[in-house]
Amino acid sequence: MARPPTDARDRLLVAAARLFYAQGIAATGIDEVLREAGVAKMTLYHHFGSKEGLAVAFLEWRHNAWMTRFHAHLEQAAPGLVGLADALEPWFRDGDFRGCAFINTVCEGRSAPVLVEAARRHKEDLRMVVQGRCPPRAASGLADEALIIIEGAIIRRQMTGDPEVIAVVRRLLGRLVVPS
Amino acid sequence: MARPPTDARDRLLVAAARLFYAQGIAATGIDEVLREAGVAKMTLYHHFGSKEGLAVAFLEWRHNAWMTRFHAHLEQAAPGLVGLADALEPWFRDGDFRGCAFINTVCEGRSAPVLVEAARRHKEDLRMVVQGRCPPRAASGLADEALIIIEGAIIRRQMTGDPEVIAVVRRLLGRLVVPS
DNA sequence: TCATTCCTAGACTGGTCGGTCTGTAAACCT
DNA sequence: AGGTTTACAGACCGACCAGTCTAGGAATGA
Repeated sequence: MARPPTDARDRLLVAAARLFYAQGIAATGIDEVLREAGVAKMTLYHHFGSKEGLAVAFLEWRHNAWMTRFHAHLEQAAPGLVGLADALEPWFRDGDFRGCAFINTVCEGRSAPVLVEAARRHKEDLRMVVQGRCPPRAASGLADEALIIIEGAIIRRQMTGDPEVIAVVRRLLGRLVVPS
Repeated sequence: MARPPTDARDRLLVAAARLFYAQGIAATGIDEVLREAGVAKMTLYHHFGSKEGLAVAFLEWRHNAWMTRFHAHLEQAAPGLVGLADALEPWFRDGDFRGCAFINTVCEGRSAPVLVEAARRHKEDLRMVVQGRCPPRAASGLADEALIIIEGAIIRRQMTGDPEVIAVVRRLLGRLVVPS
């Protein structure tokens, strides 16, 4: 039989990335991932040890992919905190958008502690990015304000499906840097 | 045998309210609810028809309980949008706080459509409350801005556990009503 | 050519899931 | 007292879960 083009491990990760994001980690069975990846069960356990291991790998991959894309869009975005809205916008336009995988993992409840920690790390890294776009001598709380707005935008977009959320976020972020 | 003090249906709803909120609906098995309620399985199916029926009843109960409490705190809160932070604060202090049950239900993934609709209705009702605290001739987008801040606050509080989130929210909401 | 490595196919285990069924005991209402 | 309602306990069902095991096929490299 001809070998599939990509490595079995890669195919597993790609299938897990899609299914875990679309349906949640707990709600997705291993057999479904295996079927979509076209991979034998033993191969999964050889590479990742357990479903939890696969989930950890998924969150790591998702963190890197999301951050890379976010940084790429940030480079062409408006300067300052408003640029965050510009970088969020293409993500919000994704056809398969279902919010933030890390928020979803925490909201799922009963997620393994190692997954919750990965989610927290992701949000800390995001905080660093936001911090980096604050004016040099801005109050330390400025980044926290922007983060609240970003998380709120994600949730609103996910729950209402309203594409106009991004315009509201741009307004909010644009007003942050010029306080009274 | 002496009848338990409360009705079986009430005990079921109380147990479901605690467990579904603390662990998520999908992650909570029926047997666990039955054990905590001290109720036979057939009684659950007699009153609610299915786990989904119990979940719907839970979300309805939660909506009413949350709204009642929120309105009660709003009456003693500062006027205007800042008051929303005052009303959020006691909720954020709850020892068993695990975010918004409706957000969590949507984030869970694979939730029954009827549950997602209940979540959307809850957020629409919340929007009405926020709208009611906006200045009479405020732009229609003002409520959307406040909602983004509220949802973001809930998520930040849930994910970081930081109790200081409420102070940032109060700052953000306080600045909303006096735009440039 | 032969051994090693990676992978596949699929049966299998023990446990949990939502949901059904039987049978019985207690309380309530005439 | 007798019938009805309500809830009890617990066995049971098929489906699905994560994870294990066996056996063998296909490519690689000495």
